[in-house]
Amino acid sequence: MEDSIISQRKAKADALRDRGDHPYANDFCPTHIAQELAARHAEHDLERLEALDVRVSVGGRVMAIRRMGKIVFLVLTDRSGQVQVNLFQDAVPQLDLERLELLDVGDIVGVEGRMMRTRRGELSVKASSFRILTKSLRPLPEKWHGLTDTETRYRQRYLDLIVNDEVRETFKIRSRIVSYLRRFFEDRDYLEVETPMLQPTYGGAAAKPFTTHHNSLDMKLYLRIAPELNLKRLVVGGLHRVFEINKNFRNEGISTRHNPEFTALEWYEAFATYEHLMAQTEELLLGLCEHIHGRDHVTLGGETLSFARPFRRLSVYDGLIQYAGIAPAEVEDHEALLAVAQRLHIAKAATMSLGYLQMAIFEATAEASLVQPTFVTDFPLDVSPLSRKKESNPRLVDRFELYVAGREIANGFSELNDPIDQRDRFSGQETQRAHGDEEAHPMDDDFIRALEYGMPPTGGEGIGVDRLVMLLTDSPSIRDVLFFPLLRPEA
RNA sequence: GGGCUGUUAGCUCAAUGGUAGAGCAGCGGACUUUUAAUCCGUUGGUUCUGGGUUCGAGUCCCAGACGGCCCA
Repeated sequence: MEDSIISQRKAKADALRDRGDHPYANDFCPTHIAQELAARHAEHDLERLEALDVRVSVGGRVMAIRRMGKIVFLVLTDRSGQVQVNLFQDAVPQLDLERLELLDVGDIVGVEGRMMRTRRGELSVKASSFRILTKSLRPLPEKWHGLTDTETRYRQRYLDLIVNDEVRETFKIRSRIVSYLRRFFEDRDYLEVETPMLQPTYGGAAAKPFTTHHNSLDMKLYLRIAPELNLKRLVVGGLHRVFEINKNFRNEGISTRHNPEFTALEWYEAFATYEHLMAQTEELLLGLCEHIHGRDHVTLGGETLSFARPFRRLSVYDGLIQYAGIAPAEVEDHEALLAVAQRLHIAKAATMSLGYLQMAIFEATAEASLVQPTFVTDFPLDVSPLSRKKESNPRLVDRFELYVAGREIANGFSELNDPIDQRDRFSGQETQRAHGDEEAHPMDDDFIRALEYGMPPTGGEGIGVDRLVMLLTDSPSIRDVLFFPLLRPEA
């Protein structure tokens, strides 16, 4: 049997039709939004508003109905906020009043009237006419406790957005963040580009890809795990400053920090080094934090994070010494590190090369302590197949990752532009793959061909936009900053 | 993948192994300045699914589905 509330509301929609009202009308045009009215009349008292005789029309969703006999108060929300609507029996045509009988919380309505203030001071629209523009058939969650069930909130995000103000606010901030990022690079003469999601081969990161199939070409395709190689092709092509803000797809588990599709910002600047990138990253994040919050710090889970420059710097080796308690003399000692890794119960430690061991130990011991923004620098060569070797130590590369609140936020390096070296690195990755590393980087002959034409010295960096939004909105889970996080199908 | 934990009315939540309930929403009524309006009356259930134990299961046991947190 159909839910009785839904059938009651369908009957109300039919009753509207019987009256000649369209229950899904599309011929109403609001002149104002709630925020404008609140701002424009903030200083106007009851008498002043009466003297001004301001005529307005507003449209939005009814969030509360308070029937008081011959007065009905509505709380109406539009895209900007809330405004109260007062329907006085002697000020509204009888036909419009009859529509009130068919009104439910959740309906979209259109109201024309004049601005007024109640005795208690509530700025309101005193209705002169009233229409139901869209009949809502399903009841909204309770007005006081709202919708808290996380599963329903993610599966029915529209409902979450209707009733939870702070969710709406988080996504508005997300939009402002992305807009800021775009403006930051545009202001610095970068070109925004889009490169393929569907690729015959994938690369630019260490991750397992999604695969799909193109029917008419009968061809296996991968969803990209990163745009890196294509963006560097563009740098070869003479687009010396490019950035892209777009989705990446990685075929991995789901957690509070991982969603299989996520948004990344990547940018490449010719004639820049990783040192330049670190300074630029500080500038970007400080500016962003100030733009969003009006100060140089944020609160995350009760902890204060400061984006004041300069950020701390910590080399991987110093991190191993400080946080893993490894003796300076043993930082490159494979056997000693293997023993440490095994003590830390790091999986597959026995099959790891030196650099992988170093990073696994670093992640297990240092990462969680890197709360304030910290550039981790000087990565091992073998975990960095796309980065330029350090001239002072060819076992390391000119690369950094930025950690904030124990999470990796950004990854940048001076790009490897020596095609011979790049081919050797890819070959090494192929060997890793043969030894069972499913995340090893595949060979990309065309990318090497591009480098053979000559890529200018270049610095490139990527930032996880979702994680950045989490930081700036104090969101504990990535699902809180994605409109539609991936979930298993409903039962 | 492992551990812990949750799923009861549209929503938020109760209910020693013994008649499934409250608030809000809904429905009927009163009320011309309400603000979670108030007051009176009232409808509403596959207790996530499937087994089992028991005279009797929302509750105990087993399996499964879908979440959440932590770990890998």
